Amino acid sequence: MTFNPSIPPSLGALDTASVLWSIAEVERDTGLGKDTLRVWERRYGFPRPSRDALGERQYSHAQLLQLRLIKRLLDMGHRPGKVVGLDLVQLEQLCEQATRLPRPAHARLPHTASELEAEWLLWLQTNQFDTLRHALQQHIMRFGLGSTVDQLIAPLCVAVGEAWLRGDLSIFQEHLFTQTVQNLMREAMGQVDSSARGQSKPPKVLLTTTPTEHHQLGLLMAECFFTVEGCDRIALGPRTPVPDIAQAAIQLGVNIVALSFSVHASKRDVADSLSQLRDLLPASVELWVGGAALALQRKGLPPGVLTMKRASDVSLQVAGWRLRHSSARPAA
Amino acid sequence: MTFNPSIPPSLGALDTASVLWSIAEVERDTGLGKDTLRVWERRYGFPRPSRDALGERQYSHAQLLQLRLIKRLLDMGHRPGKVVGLDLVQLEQLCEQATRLPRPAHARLPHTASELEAEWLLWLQTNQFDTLRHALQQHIMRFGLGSTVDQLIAPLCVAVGEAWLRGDLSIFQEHLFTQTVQNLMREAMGQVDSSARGQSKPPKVLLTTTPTEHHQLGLLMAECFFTVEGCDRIALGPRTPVPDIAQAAIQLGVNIVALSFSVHASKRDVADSLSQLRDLLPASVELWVGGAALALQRKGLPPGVLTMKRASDVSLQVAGWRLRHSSARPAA
DNA sequence: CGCTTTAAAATGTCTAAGACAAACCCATTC
DNA sequence: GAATGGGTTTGTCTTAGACATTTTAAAGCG
Repeated sequence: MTFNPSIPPSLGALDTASVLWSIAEVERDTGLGKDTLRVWERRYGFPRPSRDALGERQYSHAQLLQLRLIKRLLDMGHRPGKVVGLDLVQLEQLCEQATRLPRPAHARLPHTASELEAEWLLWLQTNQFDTLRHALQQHIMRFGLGSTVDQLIAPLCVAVGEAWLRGDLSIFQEHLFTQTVQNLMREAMGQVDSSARGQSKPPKVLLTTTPTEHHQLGLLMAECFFTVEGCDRIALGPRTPVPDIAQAAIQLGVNIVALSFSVHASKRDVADSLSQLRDLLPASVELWVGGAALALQRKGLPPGVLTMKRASDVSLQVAGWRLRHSSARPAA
Repeated sequence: MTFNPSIPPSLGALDTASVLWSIAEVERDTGLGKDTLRVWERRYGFPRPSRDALGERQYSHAQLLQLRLIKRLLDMGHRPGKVVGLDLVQLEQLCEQATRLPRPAHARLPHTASELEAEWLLWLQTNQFDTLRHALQQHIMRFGLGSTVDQLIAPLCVAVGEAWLRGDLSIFQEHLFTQTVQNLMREAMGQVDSSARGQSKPPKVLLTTTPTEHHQLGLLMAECFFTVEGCDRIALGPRTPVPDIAQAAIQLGVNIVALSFSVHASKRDVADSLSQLRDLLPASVELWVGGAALALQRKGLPPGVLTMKRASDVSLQVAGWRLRHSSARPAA
């Protein structure tokens, strides 16, 4: 009788580790298309899943985790050929390396809070979401909604993404963080009095994302700034088909259509959606876009689209819009 | 010189009607998989899109609209073989017929409001969402949140779906309706005081959906009832992978996991997710599911899963849970 | 040295028909 | 009426190849 010392005695670990995943499930979990997974197997030899009795692919849990890692690296700008063939150890090195790199300025916590980042993350790791919520509320009370979104929430989102990449946060903790922050922002926006603020008529803004874009956190952050600037805002929620965005803009008579693209958006998709939408929209309606996907997008954007490098740009642009539209039509 | 009288002179109609759609775009818009679209073409002869220079499918706008209609009919229980081959006229007849059929009791507006349904829909058609919002708020003030969700919001959702099917509402109006209702429910829940209510300790509930299920309206309706019943609730938002749901439930120490499945969920998916989740969860954690998908699901549900036929069942079940858990452990 | 042009490699998505399990319908039986 | 069985329907997975598009690398030139 022999025993295998590589198998730990903890039975609890069997729970998820022994599960096998179909190609459809892997697609859902990672966001990598079925075709892509098959072609990677053919070209790079990874992932090479086992087959069931019918010859259908069965991905192991380890392969799934590795694919998640790869997807994340791809979103950070790496090329498939350089990372798909790599070992798990090498991948983790790459991740660590990426995490160590100094973040761009807009993703850094202000010095008043940056040393506290570890503490904030610890709250998430120990599931103290009420504490997080309360701390964020306090920050809003002290420094205002706009400042909180720009200097605290946005950098925190990046930090959470990195923590997840390192394995310091589980998926449900990321979900719960997102929900907490979303609810907080919605609540805060509800408390901003929208009645007559400022001198000139505020722009009417339509906010949404394209059908491929599920993430609405960036959209909500943008909405916060529009709210602070006293705009009339109409939030369609995520995933509106492009022609319907145009139809809504026309029927509702908005001045600005604001879209958000997260890192997961493919460049082609961004370009296609924007040019199609620009065609369908009247010239008088401005098209503003923002989000992490735009940082990677060097060129290829159609003309007549205003891009925001960071969420707080919204404030500046709204001020610009007001200027243009009060001088263009002085005292109607 | 001849002219074609079948082409209306309005140039504006060209905007969206002349656009051609790739198979990927049709998949996104309709929710019908690429494989399914191709196999329908092979088997039923519809849709038979034109091809571009490369031989790739180009779906016309008319075909897209027809596919949307078919998807809707499928969600209502029709079988593909019976509807995919049909003419557009026949499809519209089927829709009309379905709309005319008396709704099941739980989807009917109470007599106090049913004659007003046309008026409510008119608000949506004329984009008077503030009016809708205000009316709903009034109803909550008068009759309470639970009653409003059960007797007003839920039936309204059905009515909106039907109106969309008839072409009386556009997609963006459905989006905007959804957003309005969601915000309203979130706001109302925020105003319910969660502090010490009732005698026995309330259950701790985890709410989410599986990764295929995008719709969170049903989930929010359920959350409303849990809120009214004074439960501790943790909303993960939509689309949590099944193993992560289990992990969350264990780490957060919840008593109940509540899932919601909309009509769009495939029966296989529902059954798979539930049995997998039931396996991963400790026996002490109850698994409650609800949503339109369950109405169609006659059998095939794994044991140890509690299904709710309608949202208001939550109240009853919570009462039952409290009974079970106060008598089982009398005065801890 | 820097900038544009050009060739080569990399990459995702589409195509085709066939196969098969699971779900479903309907008729038969208890 | 409820359960069983057989035939049909239906979605998804399989294969390998083709090609547009993008990215990288090299070459040319001011």
